[in-house]
Amino acid sequence: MAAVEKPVPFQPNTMADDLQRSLRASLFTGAYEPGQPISIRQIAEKYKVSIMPARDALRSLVAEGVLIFRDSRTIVVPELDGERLRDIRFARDNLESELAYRACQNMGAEELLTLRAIDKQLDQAIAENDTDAYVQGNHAFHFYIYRRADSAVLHRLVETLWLQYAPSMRKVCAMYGASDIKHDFHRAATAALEANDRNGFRKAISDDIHQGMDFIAAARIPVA
Amino acid sequence: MAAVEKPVPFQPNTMADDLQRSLRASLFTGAYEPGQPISIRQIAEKYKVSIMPARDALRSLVAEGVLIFRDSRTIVVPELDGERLRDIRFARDNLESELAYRACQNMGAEELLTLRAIDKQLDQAIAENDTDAYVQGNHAFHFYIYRRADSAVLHRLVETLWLQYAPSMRKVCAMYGASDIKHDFHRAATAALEANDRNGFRKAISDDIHQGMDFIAAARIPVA
DNA sequence: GCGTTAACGGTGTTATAACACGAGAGCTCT
DNA sequence: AGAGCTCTCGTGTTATAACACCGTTAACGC
Repeated sequence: MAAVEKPVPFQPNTMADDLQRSLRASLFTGAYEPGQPISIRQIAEKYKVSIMPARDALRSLVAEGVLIFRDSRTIVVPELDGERLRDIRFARDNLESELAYRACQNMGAEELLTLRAIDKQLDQAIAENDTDAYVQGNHAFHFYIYRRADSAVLHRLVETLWLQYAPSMRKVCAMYGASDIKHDFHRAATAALEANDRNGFRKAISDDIHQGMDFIAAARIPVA
Repeated sequence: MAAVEKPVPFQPNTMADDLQRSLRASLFTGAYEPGQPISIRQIAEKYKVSIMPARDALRSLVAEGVLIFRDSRTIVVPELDGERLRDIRFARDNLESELAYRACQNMGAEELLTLRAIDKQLDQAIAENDTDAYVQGNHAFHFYIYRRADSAVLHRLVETLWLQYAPSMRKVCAMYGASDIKHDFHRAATAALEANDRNGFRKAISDDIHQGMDFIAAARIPVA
């Protein structure tokens, strides 16, 4: 269609950026717990880099709001209170359902197959009560869609939001077991996609988000 | 009312953070132009700090998406293409109108007076065609409201969005002159506030956002 | 005149050491 | 035993120098 070459924004490839990408992946899958301190020198040692790249990576995540300073010299992964959870839920709903809606027109039969394949792995993860696989698959499902909305700004905002709640989500899943999770809304989404029902697709994604966030919110009470 | 002490999240007070706050203020008022390169050492010299704090401040802004790498060794303030502008417009509309709606219940007679005072300064800025004063006043008007929504997450997202479009906004205002700008929607907002019409208030803010964004979009064509 | 090449200057990055600060352990003195 | 002190260790920050990279410019040779 559009033969216009989209100028890919420059991606730095420094040690710090590699490390940051690695840390993001770890945070997505919940390798770090809410409240857990993360020290520059420990990260540096663990990833076999010098202090500077480690510091850069962590400071970037702090700037994004993914990590926070608890006091002047301790970086921690944030815990979510009710207020933050409510805000993230609202922002996710608004931004992600729009991404889903926009992505629709860029998704055909091939993409539908891929989504169903991811969903199949999710079924298996739930059946085997494999929290890691579930969290990872859920992430794959959503961002496979969002990536196709061609919306760099919204995509970035959404990624920041995910990184903020992912650790808590992972914790809750591990507590209650992945087997308690339904993901009927994924099926509703793929069904809507197949029927070319953009609004239905958007609605399904929105429902899925609400379910996920409420899952955390419900669990948060006994936790706190 | 609520006697609960809200634990203020820790605010670092390092040189780098001071500098970053200073840079944010400069970006808000459009002291830097879209496309303009910003070098670490130049900033360091200008603000009489060493390279490290300057680097930290700039890297934080890059992490936030407020500045970007044009290539492996040049940081620039980003230019907005149509796609990014559309995204920012959408996100602003959704997030800021919600902030406005929530802020309503925390705004009484005193806040109304303050808003009207800011608006009066805006009138004067427009009359005198003072771009600086206009941009600054507009920022003051909106964030005086948003601050009262008590929503750290959304507030942060919105600030990031403002920093991304502010340089372009400033440029367009300077091109066409602030006197071309109407801000009738501010009056509609204060009127709705006075009438205790939360939905009207939200609508007015939303209209104001659309007007502002469309102002940039319209000007962007001849610019590009 | 034109093309090639070498050197300079400027960029962000990385490494290392010194710094300031605070929490905690262990010791001393009462 | 308990209170108070000191010392140590670990934290993020800052400074400085060395590094790799690249665009520009100037000089050189054809």
